[in-house]
Amino acid sequence: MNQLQMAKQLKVSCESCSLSDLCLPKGLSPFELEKLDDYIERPRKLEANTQIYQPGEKFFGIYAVRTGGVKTFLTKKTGEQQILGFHLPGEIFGLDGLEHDTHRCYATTMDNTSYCVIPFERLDELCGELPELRKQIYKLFGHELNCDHAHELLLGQQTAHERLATFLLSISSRFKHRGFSPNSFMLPMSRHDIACYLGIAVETVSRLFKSFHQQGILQINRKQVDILDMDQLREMVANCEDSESF
Amino acid sequence: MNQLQMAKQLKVSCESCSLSDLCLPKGLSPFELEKLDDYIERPRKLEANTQIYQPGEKFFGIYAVRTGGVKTFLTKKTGEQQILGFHLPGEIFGLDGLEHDTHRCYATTMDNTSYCVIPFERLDELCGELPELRKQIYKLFGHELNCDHAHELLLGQQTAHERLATFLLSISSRFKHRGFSPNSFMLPMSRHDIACYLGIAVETVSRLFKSFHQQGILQINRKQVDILDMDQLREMVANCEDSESF
DNA sequence: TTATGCAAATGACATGGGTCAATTGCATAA
DNA sequence: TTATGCAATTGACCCATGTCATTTGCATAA
Repeated sequence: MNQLQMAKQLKVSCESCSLSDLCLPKGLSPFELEKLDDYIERPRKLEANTQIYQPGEKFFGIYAVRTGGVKTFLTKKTGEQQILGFHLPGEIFGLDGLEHDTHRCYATTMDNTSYCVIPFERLDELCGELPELRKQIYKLFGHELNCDHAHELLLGQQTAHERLATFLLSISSRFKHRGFSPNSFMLPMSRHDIACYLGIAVETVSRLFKSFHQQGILQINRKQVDILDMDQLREMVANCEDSESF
Repeated sequence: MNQLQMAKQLKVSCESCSLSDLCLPKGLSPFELEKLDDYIERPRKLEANTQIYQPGEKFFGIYAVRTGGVKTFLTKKTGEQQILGFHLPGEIFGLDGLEHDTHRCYATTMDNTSYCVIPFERLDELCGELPELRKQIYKLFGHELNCDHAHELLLGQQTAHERLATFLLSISSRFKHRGFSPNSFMLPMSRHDIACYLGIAVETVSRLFKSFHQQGILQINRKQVDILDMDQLREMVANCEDSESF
């Protein structure tokens, strides 16, 4: 096998990626997909708890998670984190770098993780030629924004148990969206990270899981969650946000 | 004066707008500006506490505030609001409509307000031809995202007095950015709205203003704020977010 | 000038969830 | 198999804020 063949072999292909209809390429024509494909490097692999980028680092492109999971977060000078989002396979992150061409938050793996990087300059050039790709990008931006808005509602107005219920419903529907069971799954993040995302203490997360279990809403064993009563979970979330944020 | 002349007279011009270097057109060439100008309708005027859009409404374009002020917010089924952002002259809003082509939150004036609407389809067409305009749009999106992230940090990790201090510094620097005094200004929103943005009770806002006054940090008389000790205010905000979010 | 109404301030009290300090339960290594 | 270490759980206590009720202070209209 010569080098050219090998390069072709190694090259990642969005078309062949099992996540393509979840990730950015969703809805692009084969022609557009091929053009985009040319610019995407082969996936990178990192082990758990490894930093991908941090504030001040040059913005290079949009990140797409293939396997594992990533958290993005800000920190106070005193060290406390606020997790902004969890990014599961098929989901993207990195847009915090758009405003100043440097990242504004941290991104860290939560597990052994592989991801693609879509160079933003290349993507932008393509956007000049492909109106459909532009639309796709706008939807992506809009989605990120709406997710953040839902998170603000959660952090500002919901009680601790509403927060945990909202969180579980979100994770559940994202697993479902990927074709997995919405009722039985492994949480990809620690109790600490859940607490930090929800703006409550780790101890409160523990107590709430126990309370949910006692109410017959779910089974929980470490990271394994089995939702027994999805409706009761939904009833706990009494806000008007259409659950379309995923 | 014939109709054509009148139409020209009435047409708003970004070039002549005193806010042009704060708003979307910032950094565009005269040629680009003129193309954009053609699509922007003359400003609309609304009185205080009037709804501009609500969830489910068709997304038409990006809104730019000229005078007055606008708040965007989500609500829980039980009625509680969470204010997502305050939008002052020169600032934009409306991107919550990008994901689904319909808005996802409410937008309401806080005062007598005039604003421009930039039709998104027209803007997108121009983006196909003008790489610089695309860059501008990305920065705009990135900015919105970073503002939301800072808000999430505030709601999730800051104490009540850190929240109010952060809020005052943000408003102050936005007034400064517009060429007004950063030390003496009128708050464009009610105590209720401040509380709702910060995720605390109205009473807490009152007590904090009193406490800040007693510490010699500021003078406050209804909506008139005079910051006496900006440094002390800054010291209260002990988080690592670069204050560049504005 | 006085009446009316709403925003803001103030005081008294209650509590959700934070903090601190052990304890328990895996998972990995020796 | 036992030791080690970290994540998760649990219990006891407490405090920053929320909630409720009342008062104060403007601004507008009669």
